[in-house]
Amino acid sequence: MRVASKKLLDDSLHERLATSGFRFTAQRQHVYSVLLRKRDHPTAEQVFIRAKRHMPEISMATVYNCLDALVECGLVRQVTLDRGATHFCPNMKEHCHFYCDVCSGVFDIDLPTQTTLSLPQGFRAERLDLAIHGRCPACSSRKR
Amino acid sequence: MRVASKKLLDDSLHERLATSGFRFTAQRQHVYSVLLRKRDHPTAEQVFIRAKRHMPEISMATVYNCLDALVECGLVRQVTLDRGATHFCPNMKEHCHFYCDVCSGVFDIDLPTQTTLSLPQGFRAERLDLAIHGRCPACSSRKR
DNA sequence: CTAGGTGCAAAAGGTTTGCGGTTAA
DNA sequence: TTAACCGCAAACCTTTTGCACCTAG
Repeated sequence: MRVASKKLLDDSLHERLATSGFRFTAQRQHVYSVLLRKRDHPTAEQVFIRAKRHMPEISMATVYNCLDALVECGLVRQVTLDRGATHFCPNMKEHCHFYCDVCSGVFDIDLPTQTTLSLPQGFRAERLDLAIHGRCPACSSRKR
Repeated sequence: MRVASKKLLDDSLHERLATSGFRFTAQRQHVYSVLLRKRDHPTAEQVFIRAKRHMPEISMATVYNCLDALVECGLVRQVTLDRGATHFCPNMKEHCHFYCDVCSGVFDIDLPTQTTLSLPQGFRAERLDLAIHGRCPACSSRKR
């Protein structure tokens, strides 16, 4: 990544955080960059491990704090698929997640749905989470 | 509930369990009846508390075992909406869940979606989970 | 008869909290 | 300057596991 584009990203991150009343910190910048680098729906612990490579002193509590701030200001989606750990996804395009019941892999799926859902009176929807459970290509081809 | 209809329910539960290779036990019967009695998406702990009223010696491990068996044999849906505890829902009609970000309430919503989603090659979908996050009627009318 | 289920208690896994020191705005 | 944030460690909550006993099939 070139310096100029990195600076732009940081400026935009700074602004997003500020808009939601958060401070711009090195930890939040780094956690966000970790998410952008490898978009594989890591758990908080996986983010922690990756973040520590370039920021060895970062703590788990801070990772949660950063992830929560990023979710709050609309840069990251929180994805809860089963009883296990929460996953985090920096892809904010409208899409859904495929969860493989066999290998627990998570995949982004572009959804073709026209989501014109009509909610009963009084409900105010803020976002949709469509999760598809099943078997991913690799696990489909393996014997069951 | 009349005895005849209860017997029918038990027979059907017995058959469903057997089909998936599970035994019919008093605990599974009771846990299922607890879920059917009050369809409010209880967590495992809430099921545990309710189940203990008529079966004081039941354990948490057994509640999880029973819930898992019921999920496995297609009588109960597992609903993971946030970082908190998993919810359980005995409504197997196609529907989605509304999760109130304010009060954490869970509501069944009849979904009008025609879900003709086209998955990429190789993915085999087994079920869909559509969760809508937002504010429920009560929390919408309260001030933010 | 015996594989599978139960209750108990302890362990594991994931997330949150309290606190003293640090820093962005 | 100071409210927000950080790192650390302990606490907390949810779920799983190991084991001795029991029971449905």
